[in-house]
Amino acid sequence: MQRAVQAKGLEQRTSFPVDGQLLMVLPRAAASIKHPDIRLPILRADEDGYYLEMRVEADPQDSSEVAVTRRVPLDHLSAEEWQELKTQYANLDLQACADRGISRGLEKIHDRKIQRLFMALLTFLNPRQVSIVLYLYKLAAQQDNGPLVSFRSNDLLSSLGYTRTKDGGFASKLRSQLNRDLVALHRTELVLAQSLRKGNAMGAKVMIKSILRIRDYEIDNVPRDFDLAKAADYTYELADAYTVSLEFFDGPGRSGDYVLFASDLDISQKLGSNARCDYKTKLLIYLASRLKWDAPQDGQYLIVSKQYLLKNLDLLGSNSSRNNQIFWRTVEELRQEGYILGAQELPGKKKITSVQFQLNSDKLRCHDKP
DNA sequence: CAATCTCGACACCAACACTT
DNA sequence: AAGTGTTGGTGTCGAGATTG
Repeated sequence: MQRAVQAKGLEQRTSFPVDGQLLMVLPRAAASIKHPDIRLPILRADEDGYYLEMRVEADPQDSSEVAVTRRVPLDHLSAEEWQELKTQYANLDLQACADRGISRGLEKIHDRKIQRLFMALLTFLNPRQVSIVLYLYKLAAQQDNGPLVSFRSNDLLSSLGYTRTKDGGFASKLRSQLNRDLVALHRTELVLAQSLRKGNAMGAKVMIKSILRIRDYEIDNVPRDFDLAKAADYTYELADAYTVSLEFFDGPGRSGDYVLFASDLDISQKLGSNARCDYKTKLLIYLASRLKWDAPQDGQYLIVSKQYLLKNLDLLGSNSSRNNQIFWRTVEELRQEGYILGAQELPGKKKITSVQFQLNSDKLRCHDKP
C-alpha cells in the first residue's frame, strides 16, 4: 500500500500522461499542405454556420491513417464579410503554398486577419504548437487540477528556448506568435470518428473538439484593453498568463487511456530553424501514436513501415536519400535523449522496408489498461 | 512595432557511381 | 539501359535577432 503510493508519486514526478485519443489522431491532424492525404482548404456554409476547413482523408492501407478534419468556425460573419472572404480565398494560391512556401502562396492576400486565418489553418499543429500542447499536459500533471492548466506566458516562452530581451521580456514577434498559436489551438476544431478509441469503424459517431479552450487570461500591472481574438487577428499582443482546459483529457483515475512521457521532455526550439523542420518532435509524437495504435505485446518493440515514417515526419521531398539521411539523423537524436534504445531496418518484400524500434519504457510508454 | 538582417535548413538540380 | 543512392552547388524560405 505504502509502496504503491510512493510509486505513484514517483511516477508523477518523472513522467506525465498525455491523452491517448489525442495522440492517436495528432500526427494526422498535423498534416502539412504537402501531405498526400490532405485535401485543399475549403470554405463551407451549412445550417450551423460558416467554416474554413481542411480534411485529411483516411489511407485504407493502414488503420492508423484515419480521417480527420480540422476546421475553424467563422462566427458572426455578415453576408458581406462572407463574400469578402470568398473573394480573398480566390487569391489564395495553394499551388504556390505547396511548391514555394506558404508565405508565397499568401502574398496576394493583403488583409491581415484573412492572411492569419489561412496561415493558422495551413500550419496548424506544427511542431512548435505540438510542443506547447505537450508542455501543457506536463503542467496539468503537476498542477493536479484535472484538465485545467494555468501558466505564465513568459515561462512557456522560456521553456521553448527563446532568448530574452535586455529588459527580461520577449520580443513582440515571439509574444504575438504564442498568442496566435494558443488561439489557433482554441479555435480550430477537430472532427473525427468517436470510435477511434476502439480502433474500429463501427458506430461512426462524430466527435468535434478543440485541443484546448482558453478559459481565462490575465494582464499584469497596467490594465490594458486586451482582446484575445483581436490580438490574434490583428495585433502583436499576448496576455501575461492564461488558464486553459485540455479538451482531450485522460489520465490516472479516469479510463486509463494515456501515454506516459518522461518529464524531462525538451521542447526548446532550434535556433534559426523553420518550425516545420523539427523532426525530433514529429518522430516522438508519431512513435507515441503508433504505440497506441499497435499496442505491441512486449510494449517495447515497435515495427513501422518506412513509408509511413517518412510520411508522418513530413519527409516528402523528392530527394529520397536526403529524406533517409534526415530520418536516421532524427532517430539518432531520440536515441541520444534516451527515447530509443535501438532501431534497425528490416528488409521487406520488394521495396517495402520497415524499421524496428526498441523504445525505452522509462521515457515513453503506454499505460496498461486497468 | 515593423523593417531589415542573418543564418541554418531545405528543395532542386545536375553529375556521378554503382547495381540490376 | 534503366533504376537507385550519393554528393555538392545554388537559390529560397522562414525563424529569430537586430535596429530605428
